[in-house]
Amino acid sequence: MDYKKRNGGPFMGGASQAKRGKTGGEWEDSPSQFEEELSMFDEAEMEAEEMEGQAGHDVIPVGDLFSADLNPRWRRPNAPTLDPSSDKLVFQQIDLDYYLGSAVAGMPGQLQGKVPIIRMFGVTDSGNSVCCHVHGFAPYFFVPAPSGFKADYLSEFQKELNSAVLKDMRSNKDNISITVLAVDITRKESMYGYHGKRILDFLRITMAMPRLIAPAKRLLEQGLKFGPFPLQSYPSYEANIDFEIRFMVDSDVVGCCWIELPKGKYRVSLCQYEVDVGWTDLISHPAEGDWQRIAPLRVLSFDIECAGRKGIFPEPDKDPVIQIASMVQRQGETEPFIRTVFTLQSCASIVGSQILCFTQERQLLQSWAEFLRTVDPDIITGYNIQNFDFPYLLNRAAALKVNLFPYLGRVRGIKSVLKDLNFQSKQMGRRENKTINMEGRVQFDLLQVLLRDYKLRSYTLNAVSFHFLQEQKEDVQHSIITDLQNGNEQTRRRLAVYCLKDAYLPLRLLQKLMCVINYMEMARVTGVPLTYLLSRGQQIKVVSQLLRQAMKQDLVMPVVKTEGGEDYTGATVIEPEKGYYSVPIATLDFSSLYPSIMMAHNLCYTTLLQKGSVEKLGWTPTGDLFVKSTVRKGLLPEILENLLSARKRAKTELKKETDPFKKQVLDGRQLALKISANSVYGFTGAQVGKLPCLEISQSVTGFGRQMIEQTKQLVESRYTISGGYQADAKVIYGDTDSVMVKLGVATVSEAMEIGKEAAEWVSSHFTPPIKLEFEKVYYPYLLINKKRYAGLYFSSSADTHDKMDCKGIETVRRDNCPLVANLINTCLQRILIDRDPKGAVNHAKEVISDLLCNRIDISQLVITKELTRTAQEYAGKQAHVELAERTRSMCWRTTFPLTHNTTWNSSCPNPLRLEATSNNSL
DNA sequence: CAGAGCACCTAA
DNA sequence: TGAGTTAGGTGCTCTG
Repeated sequence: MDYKKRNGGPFMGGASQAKRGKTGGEWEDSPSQFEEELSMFDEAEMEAEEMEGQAGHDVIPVGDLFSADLNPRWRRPNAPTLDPSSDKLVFQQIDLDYYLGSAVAGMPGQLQGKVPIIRMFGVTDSGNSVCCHVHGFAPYFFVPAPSGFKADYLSEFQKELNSAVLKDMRSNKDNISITVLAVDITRKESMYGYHGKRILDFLRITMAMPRLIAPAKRLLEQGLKFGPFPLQSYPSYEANIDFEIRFMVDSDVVGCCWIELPKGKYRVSLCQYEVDVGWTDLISHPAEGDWQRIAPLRVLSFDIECAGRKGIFPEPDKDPVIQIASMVQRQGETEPFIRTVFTLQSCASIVGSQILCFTQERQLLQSWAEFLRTVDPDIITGYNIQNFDFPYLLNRAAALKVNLFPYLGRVRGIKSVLKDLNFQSKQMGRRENKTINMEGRVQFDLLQVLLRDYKLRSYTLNAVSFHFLQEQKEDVQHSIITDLQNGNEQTRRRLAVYCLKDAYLPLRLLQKLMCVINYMEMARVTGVPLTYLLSRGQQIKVVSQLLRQAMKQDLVMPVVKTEGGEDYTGATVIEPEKGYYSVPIATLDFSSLYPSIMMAHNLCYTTLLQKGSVEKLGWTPTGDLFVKSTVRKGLLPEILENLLSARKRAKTELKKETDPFKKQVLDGRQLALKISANSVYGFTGAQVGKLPCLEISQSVTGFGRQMIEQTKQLVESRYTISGGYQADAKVIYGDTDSVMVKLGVATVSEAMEIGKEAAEWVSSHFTPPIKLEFEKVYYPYLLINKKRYAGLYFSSSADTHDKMDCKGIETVRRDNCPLVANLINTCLQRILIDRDPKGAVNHAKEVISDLLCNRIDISQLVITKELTRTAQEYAGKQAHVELAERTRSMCWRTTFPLTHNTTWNSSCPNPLRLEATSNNSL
């Protein structure tokens, strides 16, 4: 009856949901906090600068919108004239692609037909945009030369392959006459397997354009006959490398690095630095020292509103776009310098932002596109722009035949087209995405970033803003948007404030989470373009590093056909001694376990001895053989050493650095380095991947299993009563790279002391850089099961705990309703902090009785898919009963160990569970 | 009603 | 045509 009582709020958020009044959908209009914030921008700017002729908060009649006088901030700063014969051009490259074009006279490379041209987009220190066309770089791959091959046969080979490729083409739209540009002999060695540094002759086959690589590779695999050689199949090497990556690796360019074009080596062709350069002339600066800086990139965030029909999700062929809000900020600054709303119909002014009103939707769309091209952002952000705003705008513009709309990139004449893309991985499952090409601009959809990098309970902009910024959206229900639009200029103003905030929040989040900095650092560390980090998986990052390392030793990467096979054995989880521990439990961890194993044992493609090899130079637990680093040091260990030592450097620099901005960059870097090191192992084990090598991955886990076992033995053998210690140490649990040890001491500080000593002593039994570290003490500690435990975490001080640490329990899982998570969290606090298990039980009983007596709002229960589905199947009261029952059983189950915490073990039956599940009469 | 199989999510 | 790994707890459904 009275279950409407709302005693909740957002999970973990407590009652602070609606601090800002404005609860209902009332239309009363006191200025919101956000409006005050907006007006502050205005005041600050009025003080800082003369009125530039921009009427900050006026409603501007559409007319001379794009004149420099009216909107001086929209355009980029004027670009100083450049004299290629005496000036160099330096810019930070932020995006990179290629296109097929005609050769430019004076530039290296093929002269006739279409040639591939790399295009780098970037920004100079003074904020001028650069489009740099790099000429003369052609795609290539390798095949081993057949035995007895001599230079005399090169032209014969080239001719045969060329005609085979031509014959293979179904149509020849581009009228290609030469497909194979060149064939050369080079001395190379396959990186797969150690074969006594057997450097062989390889044919380096250069093709006219990237898309000819795949057919050439296929034809060579199928078999080619040339000269005196019999028909035979040629395995290919590096024929599956993206052209952009190929270029970057070969010219030592990494994502987001600074590029210098020396004087006399480039030519200017168009406005704001559109230049041509030969590929060997550009200088790429490693991201060190001064070259770590970031150019003043323009970041545009936007949001659109549509007038949908009642209860129907807006459809672009029917429902109009009524508002578009945009905010533009320079990377590194704290406030947006452009704040604009384009509205359909009139709209009352908003202090601190510019309102542009249109009577025709077509004109609104057209003008916004023009606005975007004028502002010329390097990065475009927003919330779900990739799958909603951009597709909607493009489809709407198509429906209204606004033909000049879909040109949103930085290259004149290239139409932005919507495409469906299916992205699938074990990690993320199947994900349907849309893509829009926008040459030279990086689309940084904040929703996509959050889905990739953060595990959250809810990904709505409101929930995310609350979680990270303790701030929320302006309060406007979706259902009233159309009514607001059909009202008057005041109601449309309210909508505009809402829309502006939705454009502003992504910008704030981007800043708070340091997305741009962190992603740039990742691009620099791994060497891939920024856009790859959002559109591609983990593998390409390792490939990029592997190729760079391999090139130094003339090693080439084979193309392997990918087929899934048997899984291999992973890590050991030590059988837990379940229970409640009211004594300190020391935790020892191997730091970077898998990377350090690969380094210590020189595990790599290049050091693997193929089965049947006679030499036995060092065994792995799985019976695979790898040569010692004294024979040949592996590429993967080299990559890992570079990553981890760079991380150490970044961390020491971080400690010294005082400038907060540089600190952020360094922190982003050390994080990127850590993640990169950890993904190398996964790459070798990815059976459907670019270069899987299960010998490496299973040896890594094999060593890991041996090590955790040995660690347990060592600790338990040394810390004994007979060895002079207070008690016999016991490893009560361990997972993959850690052991939890009950040392039998009474205080945290004793546990810390012995823990540190034990870690050091155990480390001495392993090959460097393998290292066991003392990490923390849990006191008290509740061990529920494998991968499920909780405890008070001591590491910085022996007197006070840093936090309550929960692993695998309902409190950290997203497939439980908040009620359960909150309940368990409170119970754990009672047990661990108050040391009052009875209090925990009482609390649980209270909550459950509230639940059974319908005293709890049903909406709190509906969170998991299963529960949602059930709620849909049952109606009204019945749904409540069903949900209550399910939640109740979860509560009983998870609270049970808490009630019997000191004596309970897994062999005991669970009387409460029996009671809970058998008692179905509510 | 046990248990296999599956979905989901987490630990490392 | 692109996708990091295995171990493992828990709840639900289906089946003999």
